[in-house]
Formats: sequence, structure tokens, C-alpha cells
Amino acid sequence: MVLSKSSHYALRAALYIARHPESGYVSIKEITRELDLSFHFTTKLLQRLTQARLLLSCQGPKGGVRLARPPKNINLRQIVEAIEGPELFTGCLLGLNQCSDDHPCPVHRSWTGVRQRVTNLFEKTTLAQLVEPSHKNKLRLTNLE
Amino acid sequence: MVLSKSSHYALRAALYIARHPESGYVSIKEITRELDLSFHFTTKLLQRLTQARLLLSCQGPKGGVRLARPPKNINLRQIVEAIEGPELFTGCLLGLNQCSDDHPCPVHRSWTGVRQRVTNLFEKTTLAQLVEPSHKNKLRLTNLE
DNA sequence: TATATTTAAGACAAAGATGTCTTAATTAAC
DNA sequence: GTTAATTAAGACATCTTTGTCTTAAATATA
Repeated sequence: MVLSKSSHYALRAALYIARHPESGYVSIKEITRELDLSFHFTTKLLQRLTQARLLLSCQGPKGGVRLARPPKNINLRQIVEAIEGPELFTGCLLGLNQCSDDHPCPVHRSWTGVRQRVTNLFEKTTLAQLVEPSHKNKLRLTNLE
Repeated sequence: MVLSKSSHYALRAALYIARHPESGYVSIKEITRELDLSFHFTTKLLQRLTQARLLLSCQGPKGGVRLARPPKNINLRQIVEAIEGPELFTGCLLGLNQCSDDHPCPVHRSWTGVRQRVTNLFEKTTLAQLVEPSHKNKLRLTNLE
């Protein structure tokens, strides 16, 4: 798996929040009901996004979470990195420590090239792009059946 | 992490086996001693590679494992898929089931493109390429320190 | 054949990821 | 202020991955 389940859930929740037209808070209850996720588990994932300053949260009635800034200023790498750290974007394909141009593993050079393309995708893809109306037919955020 | 620790270990072990000049069996004791891996855990990983017909094994004195065919005919995808399944090469970035051109998630199109580049790298990279002499300076298979 | 060596296989332990539940803290609305 | 609603936080359970240990099976060699 490229991403952990936690990242899957966090990305889907972030997209749900981003596509909410009103700029108010969205309750986590609603998010998890609509996306069919565990409420408590997702709450903790969204707490991490809040701590990473990607979301704002508010307790009490009418509370919930919202994006901390315009969706065009939040990209997929920021979300993934807040949940599971930078390993995906920096790690050696063989899991070796200090793998670098100076001390490369056998796949270092070719992997670095492909990994950069992965990183580019995550960095240049923003929440805004993924929820814009022309993408309406691609807004599926839930499992089928 | 792109790959599991199990895949890391299996790839490193496979490269160690491939770079052995003699075509005889290499003992798993030697592999795990040289690569600083757990003997029993690695043994089971190599069993999976044997079951996937990537390796041959032999018990008893002078026994061990060897490549089941020339290293130019074993690529990285085969090894990874034998260890952790095809998810990396086929899965949805958001973890959704049945994500396809017909029922795409918001990142389906762009992820499919990048995922294909990852797949290409794993498929076109063979053990032979990674152990050929011109790569000698890139044969690091162990952690530093 | 007997022995030593090696992989095969399975039980089990430890660690980490995932998921559930309870209580505390905060806040809107009455 | 009281109440209800909501996130924050932590304890705990379950499942998966990773790692260890023991025993069985196979095989080369003497």
C-alpha cells in the first residue's frame, strides 16, 4: 500500500470538508456518517490535521472542523505528511538509512527519479483542484455496494 | 512507506543472492549475517519467494537458496508482489474499492499516471541490472554505522 | 547408516496500526 | 447559569506486522 489506512481516511475527510460550500464548521459526526468511517478514530486523525494547522476546530454546538485556509493552499503532501510523516517522500526503496547520492543503494538513482514524480503529484494537487465543479463526476469519496 | 519492511528485507536478500558469482546455493545464515537481518523471519520471506518460483531452495549441508532463473529474468515487481501482493501496482490512492475509469475517485486520473511510472520502474528493473559490475559503487545493501 | 547441517513449518511474543469506549473540556443557545 | 452538543484526550481492545523460538523434514558427507 502506498498510503496507510489512516492517510486514506484523512484525505477523504479533508476532501469532504473542502467540498462543503459553506465556510462554517462541519461536524465530524456528519463527516464520518457520510463517509462511513469510525467516528472516534477519524476524530483523532483530524486532530492531527488541526495540530498541523491544516484545519481549525471548534467545540460545542455548531462546532466541528473547517479548512484553516483556502483549499488551493492545501495540498495532498501536507495532509499525508501530517498523518504518517515524510517517509514516502524521502525514504530509500530498500529501507536503508542514509541512502543518498553519496551512499546510494542499488536502486537509489532510478527510485529518486520516480519518487520525485510521486512527490510532485502530491505537492501540486490541491484540495481546490479536486473539488472544483468540473471534477464533479469524480467526487466519489465512499466505497461502493 | 512505499514498501513494507518485509519487502525491504526480501529485496535486499534477493540482491545479495543475485550478486553471488557462483551459481550454487547460498545459505540463509550467511545472507542474514551479512545483511544483519533476523534469520527466522528472513527464512520465511525467502520461502515465499521460493513458493512464487523466484528462488530454488535445498535443505541439508551445502543447502540454501539460489535464483530460479537468470537474474535478468527476475524484476522488482515480482519480488514485491510475492511478498505483499499487487496493491501497490493496482490500488486506489484513497483506498476505495472498485476505483476505475468508470467509478473514479477524485485523484484517480492523475494517480493512475504516476502509479504507472512506479510500476514501470519495478517491472523494467531486473536483479541483473542492479548487480552488474558497472553498478559496483551502488551495491550497498546494509545500513551504515 | 549415522551425523551434522540446513530449510520448512508452526507456535508464540512484541510492537505497531486500527478501532472502540469513556470522561473531560469547550461552547452555543436557551 | 444550565443544558445540550461537540471536539479533546486517554484507556483499552483487536488485528496485522514483525520478530523469536522450537521441532520436523531433508540432504550431503563420512
